Amino acid sequence: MNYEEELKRLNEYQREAVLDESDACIVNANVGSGKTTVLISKILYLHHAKNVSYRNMIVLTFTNKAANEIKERLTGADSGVQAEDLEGFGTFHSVALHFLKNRLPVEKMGYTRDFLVIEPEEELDIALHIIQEEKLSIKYKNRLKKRLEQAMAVRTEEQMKPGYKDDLFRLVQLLREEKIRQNKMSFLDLLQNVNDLLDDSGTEPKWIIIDEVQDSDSLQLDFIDKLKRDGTRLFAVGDPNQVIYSWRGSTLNVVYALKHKYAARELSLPVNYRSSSSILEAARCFLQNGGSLTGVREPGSKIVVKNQYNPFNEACYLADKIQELHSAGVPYKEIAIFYRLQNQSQIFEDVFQKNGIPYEVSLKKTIRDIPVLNWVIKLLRFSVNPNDLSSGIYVLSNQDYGERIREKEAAKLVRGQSEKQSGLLADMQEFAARCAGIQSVDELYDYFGFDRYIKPTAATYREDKESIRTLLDIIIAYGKEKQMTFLEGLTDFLNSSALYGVNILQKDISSSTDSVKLMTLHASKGLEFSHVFITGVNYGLIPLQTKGMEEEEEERRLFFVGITRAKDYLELSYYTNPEHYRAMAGESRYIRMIPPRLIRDDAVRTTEVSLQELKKQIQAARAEGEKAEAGSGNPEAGNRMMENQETKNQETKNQEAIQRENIRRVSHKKYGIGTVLREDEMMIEAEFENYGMKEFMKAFSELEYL
DNA sequence: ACATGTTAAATTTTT
DNA sequence: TTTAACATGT
Repeated sequence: MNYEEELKRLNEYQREAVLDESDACIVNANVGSGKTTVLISKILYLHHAKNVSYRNMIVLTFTNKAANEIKERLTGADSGVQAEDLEGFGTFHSVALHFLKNRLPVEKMGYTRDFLVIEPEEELDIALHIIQEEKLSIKYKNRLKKRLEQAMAVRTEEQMKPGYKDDLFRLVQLLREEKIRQNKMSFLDLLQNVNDLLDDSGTEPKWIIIDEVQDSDSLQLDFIDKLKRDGTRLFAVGDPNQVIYSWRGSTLNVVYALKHKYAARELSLPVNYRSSSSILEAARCFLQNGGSLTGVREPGSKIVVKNQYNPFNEACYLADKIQELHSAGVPYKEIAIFYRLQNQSQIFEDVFQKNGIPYEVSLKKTIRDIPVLNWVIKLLRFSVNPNDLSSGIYVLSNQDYGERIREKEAAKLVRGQSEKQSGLLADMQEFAARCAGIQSVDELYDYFGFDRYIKPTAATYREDKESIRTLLDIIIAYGKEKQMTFLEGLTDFLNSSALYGVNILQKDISSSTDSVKLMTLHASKGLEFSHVFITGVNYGLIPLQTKGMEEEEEERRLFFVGITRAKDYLELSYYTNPEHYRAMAGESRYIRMIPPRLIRDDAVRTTEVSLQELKKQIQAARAEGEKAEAGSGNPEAGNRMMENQETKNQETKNQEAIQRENIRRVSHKKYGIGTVLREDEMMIEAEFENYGMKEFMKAFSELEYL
């Protein structure tokens, strides 16, 4: 086929990697050096020139996206490829799953072949259930997911970090047993189990090929080791300069470790085709693992560094800038904005929405991230299965939705030990008997009368209602598609992991739609854009305040990943007023690490953005917030009523003074009531009783005149 | 049951 | 800096 043509298009380094004959080979692939191209060419070369069947290859990636890309490019280049030839191609987890389902004796571990794979959320549910049944004492339940994750990776209690004194380790053991009883495996179990069972299997792949090896954790390295027999050859591609997930457990120095373990030959791909040479030169300042990074492109435009007053100002500026770029012919989809923390996206979303700029945010939200749907799911779970007591208690004792009763009372009610009545409980308990006739969303909605259980005053009221309807719609459609009765369909939906795959928000980022992309630096890995804006390059934010040396190095690699996404234009910005407790005013030292000759320093234009306009918008936002709070009662008002006689007298005296001298008074959320000392267009200075003199910027302070 | 003081933690995310 | 769980006191 055309693999020979493909070979001709490669540069000398790439060709050397493809033609390499050694038993084990690690390719140090720099950013933008054609890593995937080499991988595909290698596979085609092995198949066509070396007669290695696809079935004798195991090709491992970390994400489904990468796996799909490889499979697509392969079928595109070689029309003879059959789907079943590629069973050994996929993510670590999916290949592990394939082995467990088809080749390994899972019965030895107490599983049957039709075991289910569960999402972390479902595992958490099982854990919560066990805590309740066994009356375990677990501290910091709100952080249970994270704590479990850490504890699960460990096999004996001694290895566990000295944490809180509670039953966490017992929970881990009970959870393990319970999962076997329910015939379910978590993502972690897939790898752990496959590693335990692989010893006695007869699988012997001829080649193991790995993409992005630098991200491997110890379980994944173990998996590779178990798969690799004497006759198996190894080809791995990765970049030590792009390790940004070591906090998630990926081993540092994977390349080094593999090289020594398998006496691997080390090659490198030094040529970057992506970025202009200015951008590459800046990127070089952040390289830590040696290696030469060479470019082939022209210098291009200088890197722009901008000082912005605050995130809101920046969002306004970017909105203008993007419109300007767009009318100059740059498609929206070639523009990306990166930031360090997820919640930094909000302000851009708000402003872009208002300015009609199409955008997409890379944010993974599941049903459970929407509080009302989380509640509805538990409600349905209990309705379908009245033995699921923990769900029932949750539904009744939730403080935002439902009847909002106390947890202890709810527990009594659910167990039938209370004389009190609950309409919602009765509806749930009678559901199985009375639901048969339900056909439509409306009927299901009305059965429970959801309107009664959402606070009409809540800011999210309309949204909540809509979310519930969307979910019910999906459920009804699901049952119909599967040609099940309503109850069967609902039960199946609740039990299937399809539940968590359902993306109500449809926020999946796609490269094809023409919109500006907003994402964290982490999410930017593997992508490229013509214009990249990295925002909030402040002291304390990029790099994020870190504990040790290793973390700092990872932050540096993260910044490296960020800047190397840019093809033609890179802009860095930092805030004077970052509005985040970790971030401090002033530029990050990373900006100072870039040679000044590469930088075009743009002066701030803060005053150009109309402060009046800002003020108006902030007031509008605040008014909206207050509307939402109204009705739920204002706790501050209550506090003020409680104040003793003395302060009341003081109050009236002050009132008189105000009338005499025309003094203006203001109220502040935190500082209480104060007297205005000085005031001009922009600033306001006030004195507060217990806090002394404070100065505010009018546009941003949440002051109210009295 | 409620009120107040103390303490730890907060980030990045794929399967 | 802010939040919420835990801890202790009435």
